[in-house]
Amino acid sequence: MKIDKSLMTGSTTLMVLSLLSRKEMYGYQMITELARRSDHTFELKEGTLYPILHTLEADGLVTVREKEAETGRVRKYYRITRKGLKVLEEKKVEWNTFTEKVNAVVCGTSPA
Amino acid sequence: MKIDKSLMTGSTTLMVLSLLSRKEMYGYQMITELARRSDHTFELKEGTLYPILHTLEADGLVTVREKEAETGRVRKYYRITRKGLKVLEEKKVEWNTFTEKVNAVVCGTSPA
DNA sequence: TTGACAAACCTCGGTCATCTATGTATATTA
DNA sequence: TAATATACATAGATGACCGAGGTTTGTCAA
Repeated sequence: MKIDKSLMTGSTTLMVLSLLSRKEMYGYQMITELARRSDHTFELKEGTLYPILHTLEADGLVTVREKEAETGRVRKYYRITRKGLKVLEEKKVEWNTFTEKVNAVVCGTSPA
Repeated sequence: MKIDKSLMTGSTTLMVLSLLSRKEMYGYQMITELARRSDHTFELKEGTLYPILHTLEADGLVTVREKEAETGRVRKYYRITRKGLKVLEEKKVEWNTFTEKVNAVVCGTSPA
């Protein structure tokens, strides 16, 4: 199913950091991996991801290193930092709170 | 806790329609009701809500009628239409899919 | 009675996240 | 050798939400 893009807003960084918390990855790989893990619900555009990665790096949440692939191509591998892990944990809590509260409103668990 | 506003994007209309699916309400009331039901996680601004209500009306998802309150003030009560209920159901499905897929990525339920 | 405040509505301009479109370069495959 | 996939990048457009301002009406205390 197609998801309204506006829902994505704000959760992209959470997902990117989540991916990186498992292993270092390069940009293009994150896009395909994100699509795979979400059953192609999220098909992040390059124009979205690369600026995000640059921002994360500038904020010290990830580091980059260039590494030559078996193919001979040079890729930029991103690795999450300690600070990045901390931010990730915060964002996870924020995400859980957010969804919980939306569900409270939508499902009407609170009295009328 | 404070939630990053960007997360809100896209879920606001879902929540507004959800509120209206229970009973007709006026704008100001929706703001206080939304805050109450979400434990003040969502404090929707008037500058956000009123334009949304106008759009919903233009799209035929809600209807408006003016009604005098006990206080003597005239309020604009919004009522969800059949079309609005249909859209609401669609948005609920979309919301559930969205959160499910984000969790799949974040919690890593899918193989590495 | 007047001044402050809450209720109730509204709009304009800005911000920020994401997308579209485009560009570059290299490796693979037809 | 031409097309396609890989891999990175940026500039401008879009769109949701907010901030800041404004208006009117009712209530309540000084």
